[in-house]
Amino acid sequence: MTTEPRREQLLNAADRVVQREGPSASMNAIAAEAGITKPILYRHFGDRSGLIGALTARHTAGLLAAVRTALNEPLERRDRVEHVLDVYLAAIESRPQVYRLLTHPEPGDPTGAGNALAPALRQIAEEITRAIQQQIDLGQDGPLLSETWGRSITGMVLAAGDWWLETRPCPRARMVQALADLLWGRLSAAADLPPMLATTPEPRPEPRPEPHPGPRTGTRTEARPEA
Amino acid sequence: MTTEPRREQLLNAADRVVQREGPSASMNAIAAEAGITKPILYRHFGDRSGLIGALTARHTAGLLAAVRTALNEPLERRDRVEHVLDVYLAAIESRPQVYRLLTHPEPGDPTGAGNALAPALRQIAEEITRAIQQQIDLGQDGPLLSETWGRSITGMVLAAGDWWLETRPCPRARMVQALADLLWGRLSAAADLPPMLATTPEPRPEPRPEPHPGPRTGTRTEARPEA
DNA sequence: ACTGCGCTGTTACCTCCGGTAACATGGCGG
DNA sequence: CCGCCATGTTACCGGAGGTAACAGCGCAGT
Repeated sequence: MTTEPRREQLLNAADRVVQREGPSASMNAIAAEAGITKPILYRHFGDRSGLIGALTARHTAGLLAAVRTALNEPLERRDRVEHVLDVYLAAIESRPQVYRLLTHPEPGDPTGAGNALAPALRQIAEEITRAIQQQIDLGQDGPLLSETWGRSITGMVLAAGDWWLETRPCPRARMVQALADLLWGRLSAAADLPPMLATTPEPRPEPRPEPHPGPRTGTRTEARPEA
Repeated sequence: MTTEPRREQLLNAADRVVQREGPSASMNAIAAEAGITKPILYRHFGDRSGLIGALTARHTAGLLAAVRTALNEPLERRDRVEHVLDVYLAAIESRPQVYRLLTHPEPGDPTGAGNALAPALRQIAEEITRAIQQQIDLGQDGPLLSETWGRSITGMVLAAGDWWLETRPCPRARMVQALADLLWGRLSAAADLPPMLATTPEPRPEPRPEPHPGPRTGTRTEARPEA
């Protein structure tokens, strides 16, 4: 943990070239950016995954801390969730290349197991799991539900965030609302649409579906899973 | 289009070796499995992504059809959602290697844009989007919400499914329940837990930990690399 | 002083990958 | 017999990650 200055310089160079060329930058390119040659990189970081790991660890700390504090903000639950979503989206918006590195790592492992979530995302999932577990009463299924939901929410926000970055369909605040609405059960609360007739040109009067319904959740409390 | 038999044989060989070695199987390995050498593969499929594409297209069809019919099953909405979830989880459970190929493709593009969802998952997301759009009344925000939710739900089920396959924490039916509960707003409906004290058998009231009672913060931008 | 040591750096090489060029077959209709 | 086309081969290229083996530098220590 001693602040090795050379290492930091090399990581800075790697950071620059990753910012510029994306996460698939070659070791040669990184070495060239640092003004040196490959073997030095390998002396310091062992192999490529070591370098990438050290590189991601830096940024992961910031993102993780931001998410964690957002998860513990003393707000109404809905506002807290929105705040977490906003923090994450703001982060990936501010430096897309960096967060693409964090969220979409190289495959890496050979005949091993293919995981879905990158280490940084795994940590975020665990953070969400912990927050759910110590903030929300889910009965005896708490452990399973919180773990499942931690991963699920992470994957959901990951996919949504990537899509949002790719094709900016709306401002960030609206995206936050859309995601929070999904988590708030709006999918189950909304009315049915008459069968058949996909794109009905008939503009039926709608009493304002409440993008941000403050107090009560119109979700139904059914299906307590009791295996 | 025309049922070219050689092509099918080669794809069968590729399928075998992918089943056995995972999605990162080399072209040499596939050629060897087929009893031939590399250039023939390249004659038939152009490049590696062509082969992988043809290989995935086969399986994508089945998975996509299964999901689509599940989405249009004439059931109560909750049961329909559970059915879709169950169909997906059953699919990835039955042949994990194949569906890892579908869901976690190789990086592929260099300096281009890094997408989150593989083609097969993109199609599933679109299917979900379409189903939401023509089954549920979401008012004027319908298009944006359905598109967002399609991607979100896909990413959520992807992450949850991968985690479930990795560490089988529960039977499939329970997993379906956990995911459906999340989509049904149980996260918002559940009761609060007294602050502090995560996994303590005897919950004694205590003052808040308060790591950072931070005021509202927007985006953070710090830690820029320097030479 | 000379030695040993640790860190910096180099050149040159290895293996494996995706991908290609060039050449060698075999069947088959004119 | 001829072309023709699909099949197949060997041999190679460029670039990736990764590894020797060797060369300089600063700086203790007796």
